[in-house]
Amino acid sequence: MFPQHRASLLFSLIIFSVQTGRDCCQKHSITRTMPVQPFSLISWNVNSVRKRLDQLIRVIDRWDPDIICLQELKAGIDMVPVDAIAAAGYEHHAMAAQPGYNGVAILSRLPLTDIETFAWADRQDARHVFARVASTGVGVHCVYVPAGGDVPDRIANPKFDFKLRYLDALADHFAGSYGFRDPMILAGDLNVAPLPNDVWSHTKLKNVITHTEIEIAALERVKRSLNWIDTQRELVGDDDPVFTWWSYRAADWESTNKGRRLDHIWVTPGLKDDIADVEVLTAVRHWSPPSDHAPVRLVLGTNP
Amino acid sequence: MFPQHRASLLFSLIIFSVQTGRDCCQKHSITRTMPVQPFSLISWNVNSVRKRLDQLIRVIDRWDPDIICLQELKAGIDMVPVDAIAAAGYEHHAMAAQPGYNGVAILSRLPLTDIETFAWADRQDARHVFARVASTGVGVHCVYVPAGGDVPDRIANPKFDFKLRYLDALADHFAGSYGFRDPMILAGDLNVAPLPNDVWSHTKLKNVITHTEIEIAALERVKRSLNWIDTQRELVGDDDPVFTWWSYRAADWESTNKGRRLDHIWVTPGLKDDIADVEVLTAVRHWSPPSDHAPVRLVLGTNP
DNA sequence: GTCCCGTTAG
DNA sequence: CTAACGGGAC
Repeated sequence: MFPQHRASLLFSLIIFSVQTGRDCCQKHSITRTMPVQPFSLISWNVNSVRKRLDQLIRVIDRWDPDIICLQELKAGIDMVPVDAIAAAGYEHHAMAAQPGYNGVAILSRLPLTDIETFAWADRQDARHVFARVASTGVGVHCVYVPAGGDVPDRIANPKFDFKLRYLDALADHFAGSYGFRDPMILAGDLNVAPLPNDVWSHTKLKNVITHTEIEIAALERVKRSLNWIDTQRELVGDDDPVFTWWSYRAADWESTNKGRRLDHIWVTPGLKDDIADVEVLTAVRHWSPPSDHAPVRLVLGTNP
Repeated sequence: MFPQHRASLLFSLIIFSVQTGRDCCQKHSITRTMPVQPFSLISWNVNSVRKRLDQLIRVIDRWDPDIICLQELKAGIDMVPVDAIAAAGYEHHAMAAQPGYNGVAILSRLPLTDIETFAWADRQDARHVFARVASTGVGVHCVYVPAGGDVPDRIANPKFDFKLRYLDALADHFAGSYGFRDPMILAGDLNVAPLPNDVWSHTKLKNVITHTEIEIAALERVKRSLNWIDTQRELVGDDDPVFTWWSYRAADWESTNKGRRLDHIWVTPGLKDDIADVEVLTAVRHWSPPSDHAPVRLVLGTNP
C-alpha cells in the first residue's frame, strides 16, 4: 500500500548560486538540486506533541520520512519531547515553540542550516519556522496559519483580521526574500480549504471560516508569491474531494466524512517534476487518542 | 495471599427491634445480626471515581467485597459512572455527590434501606452517607472528614476549624441518633492518624495536620460516641506501623514509606467479635494511575 | 504529584 | 470534542 523507503536524501547534482534579480538583499544562498533517490516529507498538525508522541513514533516506524513538519506543538520549548524524537532518529530540528498554543517544528534525520523563525502580523506567535537541508540546500517552511475564529468578518472578529494579515505578510515575505528558482517546500496547516472539493460542501461552507472567498484570495496571493505548486492537486487534479481534517465534534467522522483539506504541501516550480506521490494518511486519524488532522505525506522521486 | 469469597451477606439469625432508651425519637429500627458467612467491606478514597473506574473494577474482580465505601468521588451526581459500577455487580448504591470536590458512595450487591446523607458543620459538603443492608439491618456510614488545610490553628485557618467542628458534629450525631447495640460500620477517610504508629514519625508530625493533639482528641470523641471499635488496631494492636496513605509528591513512596493511617473502618461493639480480618490493600497503591490512598478491607466472619 | 474546574483556543 | 493553563484543593 505505502512504498517503504530507507532514509534518503536529495543529492545535489547541479549546484549553482542564483540571484533573483528582483531583490538586492537576497538572504539565502540558493542551490538547484536534483533528487536521485526518493525523498519524503510528512506534515502533521499533531494538536499537542506531548499527547501525540506515541503516534508520532508510530508514523516514523511506518513511513520513515526524511523530514517531518509538525504544527500545534502546544508546549513550551522545554516541554517538547526532543529526546524521544532524537532517539527515534530525528536528531536535527528547527523549532518555534510557546507554552499552550501554536508551535511548529521541522524534524530531520539530516543536519539543517539557515534556521529561522518568523512571527508575522505584529504578534509573537510561534507559527513559522524555516530550515534548509544542509546537504541539498532544499528549503523547508513549516507554517501554522491562524485559524481565524468563528465570525468571517474582519471588523467584528479580530482573529479573522489577524488571519488575513498573516497570509498577506507571508506572501510579502516569500515574494521579497526568495527567488522563483530556490528549491523549497512549504508544508503546514494553512487553515484554508481553497477549492470546492477541499470541503465536504462548497455551498454550505461558503460562509464558514477556512472556505470564504476572502481567505481563498489571500491564500492564492501566497501561492502566487513564488508560483508555489500545490502538490496534492497537481497529482490528483481538482475534481476529487480530498480532506485532511475532520472535526472532533463528530463521533462518526469517517462515515459522515464532513472533512476539509486544511493541510497542504507546496513546492517551488523547480521541484514540480519531482513530485512522485502525495497522500493523506487517513489511517492515522483513527489512532487513539487522535489529532483532528491527518498527516500528509509527499514523496519526491527521480527527475529523469 | 488474599482469601477469596463469593458474594456473601450477613444472615439475620436473631432479629429484634431495640430502643436505646436514651432518646425518645429514635430514627432507625434496629436489628441485631449474626454473621454466618464471611462478609467483606472495602473502603477507598479513590481521588476521582472517573479516573479510578478501571481500578475499581480490578478491586472488585480481585476481592469481591459485599460493600464498597468510596470517598472523594470528585464528580457531580450525573458524572459518576453508575452504569459501569452496576454492570460490575453493584446495582445498589447510596451516594452524596457534588461537582469537583468531596463525594461519598456506598456501593452494594444487596438492596439498601434507610439511606440518608448528612452535611455537618454548616456546609453543604457531600461527605457523609448512611445506608442499611436491607437483609441484615447492619448500618454503614461512609465518611470523608475534611482535610483541614495546612496551618493547625483554628483561628488562623478556617479549614482547620471546620474539620474540628465537623468531627464534633459527627460525634453528636452518633451519640444522639443511634444506640450502642445498633450494629453499624463506619468506614472512610477520617483524615486523622490518631496513634503514634499511624504515622511514619510521631515526633516530626506532632504539629502537622492529621496528627495534632486536638484532632486526635476530636476523633476520640467521635469514637467514644458509640464505643466504636477501630478494627485495624483491634486486630494488629498499637505497636506496628500501619499506613493507608502516601503523598503523591514522593515518587519513591514505598521505599521511604512516609505514610499515614488516615482511612479507618470502625464497628459498633456488637460486631467486635466478628472481626475476622482487616488489611490495607497496598498493592492497589501501585496501580496506575494511582490514588494517594490504598483501600482498606474488613472481613467479618462467623461469631461462634 | 494528581485532580477538578473554568477559561481560552481550535 | 480535545487540549493547555492557572487556581484551588489535597
